Amino acid sequence: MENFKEFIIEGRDAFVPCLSLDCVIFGFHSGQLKILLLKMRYDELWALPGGFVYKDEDVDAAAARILRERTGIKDIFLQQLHVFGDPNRSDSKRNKNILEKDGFENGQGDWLTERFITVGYYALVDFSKVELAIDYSSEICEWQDLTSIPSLIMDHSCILKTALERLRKEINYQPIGLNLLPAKFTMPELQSLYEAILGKKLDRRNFQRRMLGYGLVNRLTETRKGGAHKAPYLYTFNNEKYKQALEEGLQGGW
Amino acid sequence: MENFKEFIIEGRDAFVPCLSLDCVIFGFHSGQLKILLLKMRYDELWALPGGFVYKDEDVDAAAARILRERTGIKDIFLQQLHVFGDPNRSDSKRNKNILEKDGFENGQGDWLTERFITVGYYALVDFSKVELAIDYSSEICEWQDLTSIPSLIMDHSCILKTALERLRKEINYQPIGLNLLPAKFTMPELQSLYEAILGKKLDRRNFQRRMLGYGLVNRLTETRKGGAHKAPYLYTFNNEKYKQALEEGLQGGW
DNA sequence: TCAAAAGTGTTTTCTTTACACCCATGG
DNA sequence: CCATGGGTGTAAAGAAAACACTTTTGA
Repeated sequence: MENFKEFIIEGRDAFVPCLSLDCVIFGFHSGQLKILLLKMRYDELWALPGGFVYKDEDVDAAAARILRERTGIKDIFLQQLHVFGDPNRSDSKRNKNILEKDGFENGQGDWLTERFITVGYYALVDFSKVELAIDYSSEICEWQDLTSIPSLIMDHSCILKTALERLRKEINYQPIGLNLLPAKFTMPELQSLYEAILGKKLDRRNFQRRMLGYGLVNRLTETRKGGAHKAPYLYTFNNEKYKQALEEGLQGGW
Repeated sequence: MENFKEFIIEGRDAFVPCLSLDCVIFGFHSGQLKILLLKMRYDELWALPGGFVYKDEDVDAAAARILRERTGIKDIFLQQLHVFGDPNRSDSKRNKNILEKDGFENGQGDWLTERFITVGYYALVDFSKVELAIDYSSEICEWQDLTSIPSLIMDHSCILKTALERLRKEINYQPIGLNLLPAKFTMPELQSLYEAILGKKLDRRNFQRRMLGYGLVNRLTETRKGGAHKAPYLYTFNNEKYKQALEEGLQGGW
């Protein structure tokens, strides 16, 4: 399916009917939490990256495939968020309009105007590793600041809101950062990530004590030079302990 | 759809294709956590109560309907659990066998042998209010002890396991009990519910202090008489505070 | 040399845990 | 009258929060 026409014609038989996936992809750059959004053709609305499940494909695997196609990243932190199943969540009129504008007739794309149930996912990715790719249904694919999200199609704002709430909740019980930060990072950077997610300031000293206490990060002898002021140490995550913590959970809230 | 034949014939057009719902329904009785299971016809396997989503129906509303039909309870605590989307999770052979044994031919029930994606839900209900109803695809509907669950069809054991893990996790952040206990209950009963969910013993005194500290329960002047030994006080939940706690969350783990 | 950011430790407060005694009831 | 379960409080340990000074660096 290399182009939109193929997608429309073959999609009816290739995909599980009435089911879509939408992904809230979080990234972190220069102290800001970002979200990957697509600008839709024919109007001013944006959308979460999404797609469909092939008839023989695992649902979670489909979400991973969609993310990979879009960001180029293979090992991605990806979690189911919620099923959005309101019968009125789809915008049939809008979809019909797009199909007409693209010259589809005789109900070729009718499968797309059905009521769709979507599985929302959320993903955490290393901003610096992402290579964005646009596809046939969008004209722009870019990172948007969490603090200035444009209008989104259908119920995508709701999905985004749910994802952010989930992330803010999970940060209390799960280690966060391995997937959002580059391999080497400083403690202030990690703290700034936490502050961006939580939307509030944290105490530098208590933050560091807690992080070191978890034993999830290793301090390197290197420091991050080049900034004005004292050079902070670089850290890496301890992958084994991180994985373990993902399974067993952490404790204590922020 | 009052009988199985109608269900098979009309189901194809009435339901969202390839999508099912399955519910893990928890109840609590005489110190034991129970789960509602259905005995399937034609073999020794049991199943979680489940169903399908009408084409015009909200997914969560469908889950509530299925629970209502099965237990007679209207206001139910019901939460999405997870989407189970392995393409091999369905057991097409088994379903075909059942259709054949029931005398369906010419592919009348073929829609049922497709690959299905299921949305797992979990529900907490007041054991004493439930009035069980069997349906056309099962011969027995009954509460089973969590400690002695029989073999289940397809991936239902996995769904059950996920639900129990979720419940054990949520008990740390959410109030639990309003939906599982009768209107009036004693503190030892509430504690016994927590112990059944967590699978471990808790300290009587610390448990009570914490529960009272949350302010979610009101002590009545009544006591539960009739038991041997000292009569324990009865409590009720404070519905407003309980709802509030459900939204805002509690803190502290068990 | 100084402003701004980073490193480090201690005190206080609160939360959680552990633990023991008295009371009421039915058998 | 006594065995059993239910009610209550307190002391100790551990976790979280508050807080100040010193070090490094580039401008």
